[in-house]
Amino acid sequence: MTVAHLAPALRAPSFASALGALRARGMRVSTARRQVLAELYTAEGPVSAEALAERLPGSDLASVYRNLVVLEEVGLVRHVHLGHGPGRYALAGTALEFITCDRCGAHEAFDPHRIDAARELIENELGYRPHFTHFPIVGVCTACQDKENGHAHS
Amino acid sequence: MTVAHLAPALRAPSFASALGALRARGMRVSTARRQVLAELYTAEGPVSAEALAERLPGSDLASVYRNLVVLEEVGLVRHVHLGHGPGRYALAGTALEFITCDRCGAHEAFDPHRIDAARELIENELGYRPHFTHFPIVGVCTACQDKENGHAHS
DNA sequence: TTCTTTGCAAAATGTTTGCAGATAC
DNA sequence: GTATCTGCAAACATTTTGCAAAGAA
Repeated sequence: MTVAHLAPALRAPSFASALGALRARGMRVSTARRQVLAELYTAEGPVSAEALAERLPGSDLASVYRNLVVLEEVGLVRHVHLGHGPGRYALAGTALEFITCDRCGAHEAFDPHRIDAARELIENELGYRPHFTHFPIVGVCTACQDKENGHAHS
Repeated sequence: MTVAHLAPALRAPSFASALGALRARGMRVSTARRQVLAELYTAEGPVSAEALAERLPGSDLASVYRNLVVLEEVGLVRHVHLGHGPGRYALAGTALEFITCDRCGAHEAFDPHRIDAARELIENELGYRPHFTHFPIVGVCTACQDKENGHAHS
C-alpha cells in the first residue's frame, strides 16, 4: 500500500545478471521464467501469484508458482504473507521488512534498521532474533487507534 | 512447544461461567460446544481444529470450526497462526503473545509485558502499535543461530 | 538430442457453506 | 414447538503434483 514510493529494485541485481544467475545454477531461462521475473522488476510492492498470472496472458498459474519457487531458491525472489489471502512475491534484492494493520489491512514496507533497537531488546528478552521479512509485524495503525478511541467505552 | 508449563487457563473464567457467558448471549449450550470448550480447558497450548475433532469422537470438523467461531465471537477463545499450517485455538483468558523460530518451528508463549519497551520503540518509529497475539513474532532461536554459525562461510 | 520446463487436470490443505434432520430451551 | 445446532457433502481458496507434450541447451 505505502510501498510504491520505495524504489522496488533498490539493491536487486540487474535483470540481465538475474538471468545469468539462473543459468549459472544450471536452470533454463525460459520465456515464462523471464516474464515472471520481468513483471516483478516493474511491480510496485509485493504481488500475488495470481496477479502475476493475470498480467501474463497465456501463462499458467501452476507454472507461475513453480517458477516463483525456483526464483526463490536461487535467491532472486522472496515472498511475504500480509495478513490472510495469498502470499505476495517481490524481488529479493530489496532489504525490507513489513508491518500491517489487522484492523484496516493497511501495510507498508520499512527499512529494517529502523527497528534494530527493538530487535535487540526482543532478542535479549526472549532469545529469538526476530525478522519481519516473511511474516510482517501485525499491529494497529494510528488511524484505527483513533477510531477505537472515538468509540471508547464512555 | 514450550507452552506446557504455563497454566493454560491462568486468567480464563471457570468452565461453568464460560457456559453462562454463552447462554447470556442467547447461544445454546450444546454437547458439541461444551466438549470443544472442555477440550480447550485441558489443552496444553494452542490446538488445531483438526486435533480437537480427533479428540472428540463422533464430532464433525465443520461443527468444530463453527463452534470455534462462536466461542471466539463470545470472547472465550482465540486463535494463533504459528507459521504455516492450520490455525491453533486456545482459551482467550490468558493474555499471551507468541514467538516462533522459522528454521525449526519451535514456538513459545510469553507475557506481553516482557516486550513492552520494544513495542514502544516500534510504535514510535513506525506508527503502528504491534501485538503478537494472533500472528507471532517470527525469528531465529538461539539453537538455530548457533547451527548457522557452525555452517559459517569459512 | 537430451534434460528441463510447460500446460492442463487433479490432488492436497485448511476452512466455509447449504441443507435436512436432530436438539436445546 | 420453534429457533438453533449438528452431521454430512460439497464448495472454496491457495498451493502442489503427475504426466505427456513443448522447448532450451
